[in-house]
Amino acid sequence: MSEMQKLLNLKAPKAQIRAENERVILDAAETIFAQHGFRGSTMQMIADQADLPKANVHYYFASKKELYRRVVEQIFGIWLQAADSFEQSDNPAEALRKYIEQKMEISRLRKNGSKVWANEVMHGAPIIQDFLETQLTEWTDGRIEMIQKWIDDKKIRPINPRWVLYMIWATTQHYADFTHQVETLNAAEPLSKEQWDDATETIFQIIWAGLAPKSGT
Amino acid sequence: MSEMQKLLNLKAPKAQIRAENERVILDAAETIFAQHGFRGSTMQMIADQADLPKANVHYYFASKKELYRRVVEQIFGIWLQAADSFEQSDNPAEALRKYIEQKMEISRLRKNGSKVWANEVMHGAPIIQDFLETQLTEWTDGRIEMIQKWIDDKKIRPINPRWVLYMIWATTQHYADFTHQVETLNAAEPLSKEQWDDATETIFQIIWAGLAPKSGT
DNA sequence: AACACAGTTGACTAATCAGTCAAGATTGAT
DNA sequence: ATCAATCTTGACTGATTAGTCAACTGTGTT
Repeated sequence: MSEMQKLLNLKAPKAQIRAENERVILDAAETIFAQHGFRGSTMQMIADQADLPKANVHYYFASKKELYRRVVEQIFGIWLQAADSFEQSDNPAEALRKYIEQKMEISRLRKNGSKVWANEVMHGAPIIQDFLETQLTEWTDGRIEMIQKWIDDKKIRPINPRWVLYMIWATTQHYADFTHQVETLNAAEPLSKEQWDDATETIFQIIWAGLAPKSGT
Repeated sequence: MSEMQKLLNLKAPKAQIRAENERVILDAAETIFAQHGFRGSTMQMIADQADLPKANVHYYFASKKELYRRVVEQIFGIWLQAADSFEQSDNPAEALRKYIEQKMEISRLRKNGSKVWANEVMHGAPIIQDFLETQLTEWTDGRIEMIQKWIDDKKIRPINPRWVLYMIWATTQHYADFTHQVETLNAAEPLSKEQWDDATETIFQIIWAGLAPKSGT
């Protein structure tokens, strides 16, 4: 490595090649897996998408399963990141708004990831069952406790928090997983930024109106 | 055909064999396609599920694609059936309640069908794009008009009807498509009848509270 | 009994695809 | 210049699988 590169704090070119190629392949794989599912995707398709020979893909990822697992793990990381926005406020309306906005943002910008995740869960989560049982269960239980506290404090109406969480997940992910249906029903056009914002606001309005304590009491 | 059979109005045994085997194969195919997706399912798996030799499955359905198309068409029929329950009342609360109950019932009893549908749409609806463009579009536009009328009549709050419809679809289908996740978060147990009813009621309560005109006005 | 027709089935084939391999190219250090 | 390590790639292989086929069985009609 040259002194110049050391001074500029660049990674060693060798390591850079590996990092860059892994990134390119993971992106390509996410796109292909989202479009065709695990079995419907071929290493050749992923290689073409990444603009690399197939043997080169196998040089970086030993097997199709390993590559798939890496894609799914990356997505779960993003999912958990959104989860954090739930922490940031003690005010139910604010916490919910932030969480819904965050999840809609992921649906808008990471459609493919969301689809791969949905596919994986729909087929019984053969690869990421351990994540569901540990991290997802813990996170969910924690959030349910938190919402229950809001109920106890009379900040929101008494209602089973679990179904509310599922409602938020389902509604926001719908815009990623069912993009094709949503766009077909939008005259074959992608939703505009205004439509995304409007949908986000509507989701929040309905859920919050459904949770807010009745004005009279 | 015997006189007795004619009197009892039974189908000719030959035709009965065909009808029965097609039904058995379609049921088996729905289960297998739901679990593994189109590419992940093999004709051998479907044959085993139907307890028939693979060549026999090909005797009734010329190709895997044809069999898949028949499965998806059947599901869309059920989807449209649920849609009818929206017609039955002029009262928004009643109409919505019935529709939500109907869709939840489908999610509970026809999980596999719902999963196949979700898979198909998620992968760009290669087989049923024409249904989306014609029947689904018409139905959706009609329903949006109807909800808009409720808004004009001040029966519900002004809100974009499209996002409300998507919210209902997403939330109810979630319980079928993400059954595995829901059950993992329910101590690996299927939801009880009481839990289904409670979830259904919660969904209706939230959406209706979100739509009902503010009590003060 | 004899016939036509529907249904059944094991064995086969051609195509596809994940994964391997060995030969060669590139890179950076000394 | 030389060397070792990493990276690149076309060609290959074994396993899987949709779909075919020809021989066979069962059923109802005359």
